[in-house]
Amino acid sequence: MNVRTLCLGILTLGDATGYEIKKLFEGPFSHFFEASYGSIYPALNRLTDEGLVACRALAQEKRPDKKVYSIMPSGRLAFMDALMEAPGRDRVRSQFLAIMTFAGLLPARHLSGLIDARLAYHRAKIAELEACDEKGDGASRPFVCGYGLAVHRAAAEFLEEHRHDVEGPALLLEAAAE
Amino acid sequence: MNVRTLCLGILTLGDATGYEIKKLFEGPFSHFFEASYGSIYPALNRLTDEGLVACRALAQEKRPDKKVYSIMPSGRLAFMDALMEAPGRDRVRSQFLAIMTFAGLLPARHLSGLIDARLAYHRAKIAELEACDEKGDGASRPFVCGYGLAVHRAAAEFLEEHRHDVEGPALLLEAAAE
DNA sequence: TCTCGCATGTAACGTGTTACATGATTCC
DNA sequence: GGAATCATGTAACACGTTACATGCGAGA
Repeated sequence: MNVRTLCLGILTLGDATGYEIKKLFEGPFSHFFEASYGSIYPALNRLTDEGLVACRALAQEKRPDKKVYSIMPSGRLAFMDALMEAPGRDRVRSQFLAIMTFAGLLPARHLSGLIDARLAYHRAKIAELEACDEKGDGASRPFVCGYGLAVHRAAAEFLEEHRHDVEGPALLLEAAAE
Repeated sequence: MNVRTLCLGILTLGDATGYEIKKLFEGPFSHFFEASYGSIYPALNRLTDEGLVACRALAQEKRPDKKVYSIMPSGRLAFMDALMEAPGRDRVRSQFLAIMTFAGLLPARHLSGLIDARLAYHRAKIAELEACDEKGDGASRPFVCGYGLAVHRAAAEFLEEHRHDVEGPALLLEAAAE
């Protein structure tokens, strides 16, 4: 499932422009997928070339034409094929955990700053997901948001309960060095 | 934090070969970072070229020379610089959640299979992380593993409690179609 | 006999990000 | 006056994966 396929999927939910699709990637999809304009627009063009989606241009005053994309029957079929494939494994890359692996090399103060920032991040995600959970239409939106919510809540809770496990030793080490 | 930088970090924990580094990426690091030989070996070569690590070849009988890498003082400095930079945001891409977003398009049977597989995946991760939690040396290893554990446990629990929310409607829909 | 573990590496390829380019309108 | 929103796109670049290439020893 790459950006191209997911754009196709998004169009099964209704017509959209590239700009609107980007908003989805920034909002309700952001906790499990990201994409920039630099991948979305080329993806949409390619899907159009392949005849999987149709594009109609709406002229606008003083603005570039708005291009509204709609999925074609062949696009629906192609998307179903992609959906039925076994999902590849998740791709996760966490800078935060990579850095925390080397917590022993960091000043206590810096460590605390990192954890504070991380907690703020999780809390922001939780707020975001709580909002998207409510305005869910079908059953799948609340499910996907609920999953993210569960994960971020668990992470935040863990940090609150265990931050001392790394902050403590760092402080002791610095006190001993004085 | 890319593969190159993380390899440098791993070498702060002790000398290692490319092969051994790969094992780490498959084991204790796998829940927050992945890397293949195709990125590790070139990274190690580049670090050597840049003078950040040293490489000594151990001749072996009937095998290619084993190349043991050690970090140099300049490498430690470079790694510290990287550690002190603000962490970039996590990069997550979950095929599973992408597919679940379109659960409404899938046969109930297939949906259940996906969730079963996902639960198995989380449980395997939990077992793995419980093991790495125990054999932790400093304070940071148990912390990083504990974080992963918390997240996977929450995810598994969520799936157990809420799988019916998507499976139920799918079954109803199919019953109605008959 | 066949697979797994050890051990290193390259080349082609895919995929996506970043920065740039453009430009009006509306809100603060 | 400046930032944010709407709106589209490209080109250079970075990064990493996959598949391929090689080859022995040990255990099932």
